Amino acid sequence: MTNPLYLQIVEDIKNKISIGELKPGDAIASESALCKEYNTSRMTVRKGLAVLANEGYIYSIPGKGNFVAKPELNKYTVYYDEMHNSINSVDKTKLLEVNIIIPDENLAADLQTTRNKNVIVIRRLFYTEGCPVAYDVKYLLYQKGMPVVEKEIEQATFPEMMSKSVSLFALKKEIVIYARQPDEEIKRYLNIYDELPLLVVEQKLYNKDNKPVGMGITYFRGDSIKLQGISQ
Amino acid sequence: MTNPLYLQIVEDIKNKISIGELKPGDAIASESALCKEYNTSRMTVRKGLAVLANEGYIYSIPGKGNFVAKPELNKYTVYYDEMHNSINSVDKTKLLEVNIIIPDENLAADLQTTRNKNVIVIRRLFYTEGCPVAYDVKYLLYQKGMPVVEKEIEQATFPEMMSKSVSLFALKKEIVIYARQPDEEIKRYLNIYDELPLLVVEQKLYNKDNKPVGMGITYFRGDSIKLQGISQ
DNA sequence: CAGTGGTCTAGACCACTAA
DNA sequence: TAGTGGTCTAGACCACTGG
Repeated sequence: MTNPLYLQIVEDIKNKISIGELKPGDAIASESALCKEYNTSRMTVRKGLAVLANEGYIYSIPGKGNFVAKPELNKYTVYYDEMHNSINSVDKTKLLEVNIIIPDENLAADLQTTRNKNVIVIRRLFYTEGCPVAYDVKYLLYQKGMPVVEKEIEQATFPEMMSKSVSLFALKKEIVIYARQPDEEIKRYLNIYDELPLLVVEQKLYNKDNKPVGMGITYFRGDSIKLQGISQ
Repeated sequence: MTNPLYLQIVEDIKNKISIGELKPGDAIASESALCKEYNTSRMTVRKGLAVLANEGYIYSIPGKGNFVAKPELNKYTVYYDEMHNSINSVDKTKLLEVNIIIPDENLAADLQTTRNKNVIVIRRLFYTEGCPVAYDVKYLLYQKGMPVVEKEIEQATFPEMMSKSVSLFALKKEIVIYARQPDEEIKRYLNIYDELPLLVVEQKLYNKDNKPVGMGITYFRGDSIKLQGISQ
């Protein structure tokens, strides 16, 4: 089970970077030099370099050469799903409201729409083992094929709600995460009697033209959620 | 400025996926079929398919074909740096403690080390415009070349502290994010007099053999941090 | 100008899958 | 067995950077 040649090139160069023989900004041996070094064709060398570029180890400047990149020290991948996180999983939801409304000025501005377009509001409570763990509000720009049947809404995550009207491949998403003290209404919803903070996650969804198609806020009891991220 | 042929193939197939002509699980035309369709060579077709695979649109099964993937609806990219976030930036730090200690049992277990190995503790306060915004504690497994000069420590982010002893390319990182009520000590550090929650970020760093080399916790005033994430 | 990376060709052999 | 994707070759032409 010997590695293909292009992966040996990848490992060799990764190793040179790891031990510091190649440092960020340094030029890598040219493609023709690597062809000679590994006694192989240029396409094989380039396949290896493509892997390194995809993994963020190198970048190329046409006419100049390939160079070692600076590692992205601050980049993390987070999997966020309002129903599931590393310490908790929602097993029941309660639909508080489904309505079609005329957006107020702030909402219309956030959704980059006008006040004569309809917006669907969905408010839900999430439960784990009978206890409320999160309060969830979503606003969807009304489009044909939107879910209006309660059964479809109750268990759906935000992207799933959009699946009838927007291709999920084209969907762009943003989240904002912060901590906040609950107001009285949310304290009632989440059975908070003492001072328990909320973890708040705002979500915004955009179609492939970068037009907003929905936004949502989920207020988690602080003791019911931990978000995890990993590098690379 | 006409696109190279392989990118036209990429756009065509992306479009077929976006409009639903190709759905997750569907097979894509075989490479030889695409060669005929675009009147090109197989390597050009494969270059296009490689781009689509890298971007998560398709996957291949040797001997069977290329297939449309399911989009990763829950995946976000977050840039986290204890000194900078979307609503705040640290402009001053205060070093509370730098020490070499013998780890207690819990810490030794977290760092997968034994109690006879030394650990560096660094405790800092972060300030913005004169106000404390975060309290930061880090534990580093002691290694040669570790920073012990205060100047080096004060302004460094966690990965930067490791740069003398570990290749930053090989560094694996994990973060855990949650909300918590501050205890009395942290309230004093962060000038919290009323009920302001904390956003807590735990960081763990591993070397390329997945051995822990450091861990840290940063307690942010809830009004001084928002973390942002975007899809792909 | 020589050297670099970007694109592309028309073949080849292999391992794997399915009929 | 025929078809699939995975690897690889030995060329080619292009646009770009630098001396």
